[in-house]
Amino acid sequence: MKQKLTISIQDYLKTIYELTESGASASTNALAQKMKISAPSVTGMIQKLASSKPALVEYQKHQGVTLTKDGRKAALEVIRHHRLLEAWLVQTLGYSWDEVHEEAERLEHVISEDFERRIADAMGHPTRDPHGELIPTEELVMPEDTSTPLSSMRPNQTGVVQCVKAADTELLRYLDGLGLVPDAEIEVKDYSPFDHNLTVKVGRKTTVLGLNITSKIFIEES
Amino acid sequence: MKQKLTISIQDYLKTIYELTESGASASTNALAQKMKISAPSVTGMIQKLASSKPALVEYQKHQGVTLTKDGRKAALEVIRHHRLLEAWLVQTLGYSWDEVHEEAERLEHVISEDFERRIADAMGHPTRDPHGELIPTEELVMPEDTSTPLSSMRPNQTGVVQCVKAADTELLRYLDGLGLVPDAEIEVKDYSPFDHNLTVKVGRKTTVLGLNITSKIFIEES
DNA sequence: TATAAAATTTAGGTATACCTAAATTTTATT
DNA sequence: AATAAAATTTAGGTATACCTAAATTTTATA
Repeated sequence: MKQKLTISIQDYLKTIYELTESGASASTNALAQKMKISAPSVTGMIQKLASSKPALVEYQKHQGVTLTKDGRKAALEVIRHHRLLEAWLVQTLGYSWDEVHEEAERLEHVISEDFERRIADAMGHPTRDPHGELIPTEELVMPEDTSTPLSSMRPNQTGVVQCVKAADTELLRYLDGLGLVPDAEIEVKDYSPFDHNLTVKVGRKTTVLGLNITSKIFIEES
Repeated sequence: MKQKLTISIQDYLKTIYELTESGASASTNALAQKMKISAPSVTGMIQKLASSKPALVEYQKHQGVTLTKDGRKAALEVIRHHRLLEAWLVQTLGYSWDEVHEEAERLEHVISEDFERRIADAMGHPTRDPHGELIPTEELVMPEDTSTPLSSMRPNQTGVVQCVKAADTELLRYLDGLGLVPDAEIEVKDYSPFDHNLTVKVGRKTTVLGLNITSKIFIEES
């Protein structure tokens, strides 16, 4: 049957998009964990999404899911809403980057296309949200990302923070305190191969960062 | 059991509030009609709302419902959200008064108290929405309404439009064209007792309005 | 390569919020 | 006051989206 894009379905598609960005298919368990839902619930939903017409996901038993073209468009629509909303909450209502996620998470499912257009116009069609994440275009195309994770950089390499992929309030506040925000210039000073710690100079300050953090920060190398 | 205020429940409470403003209790049928839901569905829900702890409505079989103190607070919260959102969509995103209703109808259920506070602050705590409807205070008190329906006015009486109680896009556009918007000065010129038509002067223009319209326009008499 | 562990699916069940058809109660009319 | 009409409720059913327990399949390891 033709699928109505319920809030729940929108959340699945968005999460599948995020889990499959790397190229691999999204496993039932990974989805269950990320969405805080039981694995059987996920199986049920992906079966439904796979057999809807048009199908929103590609699914083979025990092999995980990927998005179909239709599913990807729907996912990008939700992601565009989310990121535009985050930008707009920061720009017009004084939210800080660690406060916007939850609010956008609820609003993304209920705003109209008209609303989307109006806030995009009002902001001059931004390309990135407050965390530096790329905003899918109006035509639902995700711009190409040329950044590399900080975790893969080594001493003497330099660059500019492009994006911080995190939703956790505490972490974002911590990074904000360090000046590790989009547009910050950084230089890798040292690398510890056993624990993967990086010593990074941000502005005048120098900090040691673990993999848990460096894997979430993306850099435009220079 | 303690009630989670689902979107559906919020809609019931809001509608019951509106239907009981006049003092009378809200009938099952009136609720069903206004909410575009079957009467049995309404019966089921009001039974649930009446037996929740704390009860949100007062209900006696076949006698209709009224809100309890708790129910009224919850209703006013939703109404405050709705009206603040309408004001804010008009003020910051250039919506016109006939476009805001639907959007606010969906957003009202998902914004946080923080969001509510931020938009109220940003607008300087408005007391009325774009239709002139009173906005419940932060403490969830509905300000007193001193206006009278245009339908009850008679020739030679004058006043200022305070509020237009309508959601219908077509009607609102029509009234906008006539200049029948909040703050417009009006004077009743003629009254036709059989069809209840009123001849009303708005600014320079004079129009004949039927009861269907005059009962929805509220005037501060002068 | 057998087998244990992990991942996934199936089976069966819950709560929410709707529905239609039928029964009941209230109200209005003769 | 009887009865017809209208309003309301009860009974029984649907779809969505979740759940736990058990069965199955895949994968990893000895």
